[in-house]
Amino acid sequence: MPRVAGRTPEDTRRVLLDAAGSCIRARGTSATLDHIAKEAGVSKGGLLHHFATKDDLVRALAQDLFDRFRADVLAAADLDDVAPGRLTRAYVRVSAEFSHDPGKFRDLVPLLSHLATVPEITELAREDTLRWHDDLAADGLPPHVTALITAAADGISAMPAWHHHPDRKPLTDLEALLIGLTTPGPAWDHLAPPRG
Amino acid sequence: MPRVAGRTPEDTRRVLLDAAGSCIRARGTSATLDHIAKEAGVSKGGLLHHFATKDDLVRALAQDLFDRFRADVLAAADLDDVAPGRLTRAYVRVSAEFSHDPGKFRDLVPLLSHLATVPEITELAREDTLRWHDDLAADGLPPHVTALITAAADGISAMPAWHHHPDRKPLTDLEALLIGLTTPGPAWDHLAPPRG
DNA sequence: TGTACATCAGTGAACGCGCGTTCACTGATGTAC
DNA sequence: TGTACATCAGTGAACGCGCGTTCACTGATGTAC
Repeated sequence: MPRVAGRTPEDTRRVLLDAAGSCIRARGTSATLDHIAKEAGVSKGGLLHHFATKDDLVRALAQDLFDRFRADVLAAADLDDVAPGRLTRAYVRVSAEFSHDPGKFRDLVPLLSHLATVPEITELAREDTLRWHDDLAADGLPPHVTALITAAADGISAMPAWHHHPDRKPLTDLEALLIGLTTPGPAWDHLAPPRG
Repeated sequence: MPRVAGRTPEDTRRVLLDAAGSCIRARGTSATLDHIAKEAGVSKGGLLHHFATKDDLVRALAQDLFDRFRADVLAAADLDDVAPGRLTRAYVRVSAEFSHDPGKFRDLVPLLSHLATVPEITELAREDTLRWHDDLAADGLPPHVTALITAAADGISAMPAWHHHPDRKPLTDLEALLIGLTTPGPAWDHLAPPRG
């Protein structure tokens, strides 16, 4: 049955990417094209029509995750918020969301970078991180403050223990602390390195 | 040739684990038992004599990584240092080492947790993180300070961009800032959440 | 508005090889006497 | 100290199946006339 009614090729592609994400999240490395195709409700041949190779699929998924994270952060940036640290605050909020929503997709990246036989994805991740580095550096906060906040945000979204943890208070407290750190105050001076 | 001269079975096991680590680091998911055995200079059958199954090997490697990280931190804890925050300082230092030494082994954990078909490794990681949580909470620092520092340390060791980055100054600055944060001072008060 | 046609999204069977696992066997090491 | 034996670290060939990839084919969709 070619081209299922009411679904454009682009829709199918989207469905396939989503299926790939949830499949890899659930089964890890052992996720196969069969699994992904089945979850998407498409034949394996159909999958391979959109992504010529498994590496292709994984690479596209990685790019999609980066794009969606960036879009999430931009969407989380409050429009009324024009003070310095606007982007940093959004970055913190979205990072914290990830630990609320276990395995949303940030934790997929290291996996993906190895799932692909080609080293291309690691390169993709590197470029994305460097871009964040530049964007956040231009957010108007002192460098040492930006470094501290973003490192902590990355730690939050990377730490697996936050997931499934019954008590979310420490996490939301930390989030509030980081958000608070983005507004000028005496803390900034006290955080400066000894001779800096 | 059974039992190569001058090498005990334990030695062989150690060699196999090291080979598995470097192999998985280099080839990611596509690391096979053949590769690992060859790198260790042992036949595939020999490998499987020590680790009955690939999952067995991966699980043992994960446990080994956790153990060595913990040992590294304990070794980094200065003996003369008896002030509160002693363990936290060591944790920060070892975490920073990881980003100096690209792919030492911390970045292997998320990969491993998926390499194994069994979910057992994720559980292993969870337990290890919870144990760190307890240990660090008992280190004598205010909870919000501990949370901030350890999140940032985790972020440092997780962030792939630190690797291969030519300029290490921001990293060592952040490390110094975190170390400085472990000693009591006005920063602690300024970091406290608004109504906390 | 109908008809003819090219396109291309999607199917499903078949292939083939890579990789984990099994197994019969070897011979050095450690121990009992 | 030497001898006999059990143990077990390690070998290497063979198996078999899971999985990525290929390929010949189908039939809706969009377009030209």
